[in-house]
Order: sequence, then C-alpha cells, then structure tokens
Amino acid sequence: MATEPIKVLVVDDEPNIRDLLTTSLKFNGFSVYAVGNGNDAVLAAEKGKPDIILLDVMLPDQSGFAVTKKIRAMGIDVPVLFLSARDETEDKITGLTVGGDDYITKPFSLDEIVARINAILRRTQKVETEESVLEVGEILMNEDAHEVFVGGQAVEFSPTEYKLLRFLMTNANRVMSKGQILDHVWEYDFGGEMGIVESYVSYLRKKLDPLTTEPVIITKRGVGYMYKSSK
Amino acid sequence: MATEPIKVLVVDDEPNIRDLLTTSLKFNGFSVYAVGNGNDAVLAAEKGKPDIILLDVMLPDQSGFAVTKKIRAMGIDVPVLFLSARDETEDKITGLTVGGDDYITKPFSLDEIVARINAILRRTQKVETEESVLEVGEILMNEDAHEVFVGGQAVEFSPTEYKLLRFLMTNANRVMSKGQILDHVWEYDFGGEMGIVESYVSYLRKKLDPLTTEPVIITKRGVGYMYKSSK
DNA sequence: AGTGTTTATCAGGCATCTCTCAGCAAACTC
DNA sequence: GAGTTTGCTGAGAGATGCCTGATAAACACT
Repeated sequence: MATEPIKVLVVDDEPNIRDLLTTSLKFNGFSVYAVGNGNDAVLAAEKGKPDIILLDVMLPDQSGFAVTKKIRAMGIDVPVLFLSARDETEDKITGLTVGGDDYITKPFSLDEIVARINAILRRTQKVETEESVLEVGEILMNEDAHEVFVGGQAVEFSPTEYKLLRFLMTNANRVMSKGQILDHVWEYDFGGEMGIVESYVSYLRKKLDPLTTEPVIITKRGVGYMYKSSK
Repeated sequence: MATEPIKVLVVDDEPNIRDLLTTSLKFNGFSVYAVGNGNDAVLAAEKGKPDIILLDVMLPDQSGFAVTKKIRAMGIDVPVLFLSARDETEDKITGLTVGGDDYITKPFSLDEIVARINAILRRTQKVETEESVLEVGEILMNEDAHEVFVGGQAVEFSPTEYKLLRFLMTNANRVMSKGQILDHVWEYDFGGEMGIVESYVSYLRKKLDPLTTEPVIITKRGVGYMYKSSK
C-alpha cells in the first residue's frame, strides 16, 4: 500500500472548485497539483508527469481540448477526465470518451470524481491492484456493472442510493457525519437540508436489512452514520 | 497475452484525425506510430515494420496509392486500410485493394476502424488467435459473415444496429454511458443528440427480446446501458 | 424514377427519482 | 418521568430520464 501516490493534475479557473478538488483528492490519498489556466496546465503536465488530469473544458485562455492536444502532441499519454458545465456538454462531448478519457458534468459530487478517477486508472492499467469490485461484509458492489449483491442477492439502487452506499462502504467502520456525507455524495452546490441524508439512509436500510443477518448501517446518534462490517 | 503488440502506422494529414485514431488504437492495445504525409509514411513503413497501415488516400504530397506502391516496391508486404472521403470515387479504390487491403470512408466510427483492422489481420494470418466469432450469452456474432444468431435463430440488423450490438457485446457486463456509445459507434463528426442511442437500443430490443430468455440490454437509469450475460 | 430501408428527430406517456415535510418513535437530559 | 432533542419513515409534489410510435429525410437497390 505504501507505493508511489497517484499524481493528479487539477485544472480549473474557479479557485473554489480547485480548492474543493485539491482538498478532497489529497484526503483520498492522491498527490495533487492544481493550476488555473491552460498554459500552466501544459507546463505542469510536462514537468509533473501526472497519472491523470482533471481538466475543465472552459478555461480563460484556451479550451480544454486545445490543452489536451498540446499535451498529447508532446508525447505525454496521460488520461484526462474532463469537467464541463451541464449545458455545454450535450453537443460537444463527441470524441471525449475515446481512449481512457471520460467526462463528468458540473456540478459533480466529490465521491463521483474519486470513483471515476479510479475507474479510469483501472482501465488504463496504471493500477493493477485495483479491482472493480468492492466487497465489504455481506455486500458486494461491482463498479463496472453498477450492480450490488446483498448476501448473494442482486438489489437495485437509484443513482443517489448507489453513491451513498458506495461512500459508506469505502469508509466502512468509520462514522461519517451527515455533513460529510452531504459534501461527498451530493453535488457541491446542493442547497437543501441534511434531512435528505436521513431519508436516503432509510431507503438503503429498507432494501438492505431484509437481506443481511444484522443491520449494516449503524446510527451514531448526534454524530453520524457508519457502515459496519465485522470483517 | 503478453505477446508483441500489433504495430499500426497511421497516415493522415489532419492532426485531429491522427490524434483520434492514435488515442483510440492505443487504448485498444495497438502500438501506434502516426505521420502526416506520404514521404514520412514510406520511411516509417521501412523502419517501423508495421503490421498494418491506416492510410489516407488524399495526402498533401502524394496519393495514398503512390505511397502503397513505393512501400510494396521495397518488398514490404503490409496490408493497408485506406481512408477516403465519401465522395472520392469508390471504384478507383476498389481496384487497388489487392491482397489483404481494404478501405473505409470518412467519416468513420472508431468501433468500425478497430473491427476492420482485426478483420484484415485475421485474413492476412498475422494473428492466429483472433476469432471472427463473438459469442456472449445467447447471442453469436460472426464478424466475417456479418451474421448474428440469437438463440440459434438468424436475425437481420441494419449497419448501425449491428455496430451498436457489437460494441455492447464487446463490453459485456460493463455499463456504457450514452456518451461513450455515441463516441464509439457513431461517426466521429456526428452532431446529433444522445436520444439516438435510446432509439437504437429500442430497435435492438425489439429484435432481441422475443428470442432471448431474458432481456440482454439492461438500462442503468442515469448511467447508461449494459449488455448482460450471466456467463 | 420507384420502392423499400435506414437514419435521425421529436413529442407524449410513463415510471422512477429527488427532495421536503410532518407526525411519530427513540434516546438522551435533568 | 417529563420534557427535549434527534432520528425515522410514509406520503406526495415536482422533476427527470427513458421508451416508443410517428414521421420525414437520406440513401440504396433495382
């Protein structure tokens, strides 16, 4: 586990987004370097040899596509995860998911970013050890197929339910506060109340509890929730 | 599996096309070298000993046919997949596609390029291991004959339906987003909406579902589609 | 030129999902 | 044990995503 950390280059002109991504990715064990424009991105890609680039398609000096071309032209064959606003996406996505590349729309959730980065690294063989299957306790989650098995039984989940479950599973046996959950599972511009977390935990329990020998999501009153597995 | 990678020489004067092909082919496991004109192509063919050449017929300095002749004159017997604009007369090309050669019109789809390369390599014996038959679950696809059998029953598909089915089958048990599908199955300059994917999935299901014991194309709401086979 | 096929768009309908709220239950405080 | 806080969950409104039939244009093959 103490191998070289994965290097991520973050490129976005909005300082808020940059900080958000930097903090979150560092916390997830990545080594992060962030810049705010295309020129710096090209330079950083050349010098820093990142394993993956998080690249906003709308930059002040040039488009993310231009940046990608310049980087590739230098013979640097690094996968790119594009970030784009929801409305500019639909028509311009053509060609973006070629090779190891992928794209994600703003506003995104931090958990989703991490999941997608891992998916890309898995596909591009940068990481051999990573498995697309996440198994904790009685629950098995196949990320590629977006399928979940609880005690061997396939269970369907809505996108948000799925993300919440994945977040709790990846942080198994650790209490996560509702605030943390909201910050990681919901899109970063979510303006609602924390009650939504309670609702979704309830949805999860309704589907999970009938199939597990003991409750998997524990409430730590006044603190948060925890996915529990006796290992 | 750890055999020598297939070497592909890409020759096209448009940098966009070059990048697109390079990225896509590399991701599909090929070793790629790309040049932008006929002279460099001849040199690269001599030094690089490619297993196959992707050759644009309209190059700035000389025609793709001239390039082919020079290469063959040097005793290098490499198959060529010609790329030509749709309006360039097809009969001219047809006469020149000797041996294992083939041609494909621009704009092409990336999935089609890979399929054609594999078909040529199969025919020219460069690769013995490759099979022309793709069988996943209850569906069997014979690439050479362009035939599909669903539960032993022959079914006809339109070109786009066929390509979509092949793409889903080659990525069985993995959810593919509509964006990914569009990027790989449709021509690279397709400017339409993702709704077209929904339509074609609907067409496929109408033909497949009556002949399979259970639905083969699964919708993962908010994520994409998946060809499912219980293995 | 004529016919049938294929591609692509669109809109209506439908199912699901998201989020909020309110009443109830459980747990903690004193 | 009474009061207070915190969490649980059913109900429901509105939004979203997906499916499919209708349709028109492009194309292919006589």
